[in-house]
Amino acid sequence: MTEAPFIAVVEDDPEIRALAVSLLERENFDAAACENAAALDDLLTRRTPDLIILDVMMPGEDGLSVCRRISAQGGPPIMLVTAKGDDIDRIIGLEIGADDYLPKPFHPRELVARARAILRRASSTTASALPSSGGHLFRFEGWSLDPAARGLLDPDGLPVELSAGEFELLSAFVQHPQRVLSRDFLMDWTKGRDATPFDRAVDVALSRLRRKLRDDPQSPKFIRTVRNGGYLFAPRVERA
Amino acid sequence: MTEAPFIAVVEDDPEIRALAVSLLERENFDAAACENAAALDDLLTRRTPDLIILDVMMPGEDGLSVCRRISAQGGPPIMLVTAKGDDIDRIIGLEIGADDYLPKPFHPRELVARARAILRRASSTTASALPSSGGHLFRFEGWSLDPAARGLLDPDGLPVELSAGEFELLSAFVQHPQRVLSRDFLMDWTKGRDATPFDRAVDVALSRLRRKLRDDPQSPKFIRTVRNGGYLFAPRVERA
DNA sequence: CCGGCGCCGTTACACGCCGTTACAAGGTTG
DNA sequence: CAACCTTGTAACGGCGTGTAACGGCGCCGG
Repeated sequence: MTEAPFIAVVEDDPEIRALAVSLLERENFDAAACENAAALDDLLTRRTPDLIILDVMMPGEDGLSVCRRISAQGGPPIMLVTAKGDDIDRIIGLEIGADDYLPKPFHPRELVARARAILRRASSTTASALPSSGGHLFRFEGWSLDPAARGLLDPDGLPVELSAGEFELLSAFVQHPQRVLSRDFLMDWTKGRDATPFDRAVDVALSRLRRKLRDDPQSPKFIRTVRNGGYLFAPRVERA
Repeated sequence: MTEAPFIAVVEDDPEIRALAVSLLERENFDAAACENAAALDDLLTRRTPDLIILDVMMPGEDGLSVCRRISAQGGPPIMLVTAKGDDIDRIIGLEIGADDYLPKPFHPRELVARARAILRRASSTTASALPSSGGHLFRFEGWSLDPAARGLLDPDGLPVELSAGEFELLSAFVQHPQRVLSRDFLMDWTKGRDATPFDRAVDVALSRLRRKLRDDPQSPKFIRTVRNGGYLFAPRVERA
């Protein structure tokens, strides 16, 4: 990455705003917080974000209105964040020029993944002809994981069926390779909740994932156990 | 396509008026906005619409009155738009010559679907009066879905019969590919209503759609199940 | 107005995911 | 070496999902 993409987060709830900013910064984005539409307008006079993440329900000018205004003049891509179940707003949102939307409450990883996807789409002028996906693939040791289509191919190119939990788990690893990921982190990533005491859910899910990756826990090629620490994804991961 | 049907939208609220016009134009109709009955009369001296979409509650002459006047002289078909749940208006509306009735707030898609239905009914030559797929055809894995003609072609170009519900469901997917769509979202999209507890309607509809797409639920190429989340359309979709 | 037909919502049941539990196999500590 | 920890995983069962079957309802042709 040449330079960190700049993302504006427009959200009135201070807690969610701070959460979103910290999530993005943790993933090495450059994030700026705006508490309302006016603050965004002010920011836009000084810098042009690569992406605007916009809450729909806000005091003052609401997100749909801001979205309409900005996309009408060909501004940066916009991701709308809407309260859960507000489907009509969602549909209209896309029709008035938003590039994506995210239902609230959102999973931390969803926010980051979708931001990445939009930025990639916006920056790539080349139409990639990758099989069955809009673009992004994670490759490791001949395997490839398609996060958009939620599919995994083994080194022979044969599809391997992953359950929802296994897919989320593997996603966490390929997006954070060569780092020790604690069980707490993995629990939060895959389920969005904290582990209860004596919770073995991660261990069992991991055991099942290892089997599908044909990884031997005695001498693992992919997922190494770090005693008292968590797990570590050993292969080098390419983003293609 | 012979020529885009011409639709007049009579509605005093500028936001709803703009929304309706933009929805119709997106579907290749030719739409004209009128902010009141007088503007409609003015328009009628110049062009005859194929359909008039008419708000009931308006300052000045109200929609019922306009409807009575126009249908009495055998004018174009009329769709009334009224405040929600106003059954009396509904009955009166249909008795004084309206062809259909749309409760407000309406689903964006519902407006378009009903407009299409009326035009189809009104014109003896069914398909030719509707805007053809000109700009809108969704292709995925060799299949193609024509939203205007409501038809699906398999990779060999053979037509596959879809029921209304199946078509709406597939529409939702091709317009939101590679995104997890919740059952709530799909219910709202296809029926415009909320799911009741233990509602399996979406699951069953989806199962039927999968069969027509010849998609194996055990290792789906098209529609993947995301447990506790919803469904995801995996293929890359092109708009042609 | 009647009867057939097709759509689709409901129901019922089968099946597979995954969280829990239990136990085994190391490792660690004293 | 004993006691205790951590981790791997088989087994079990609750529950979410797939889908066959049934039947109500609306549509359409007599």
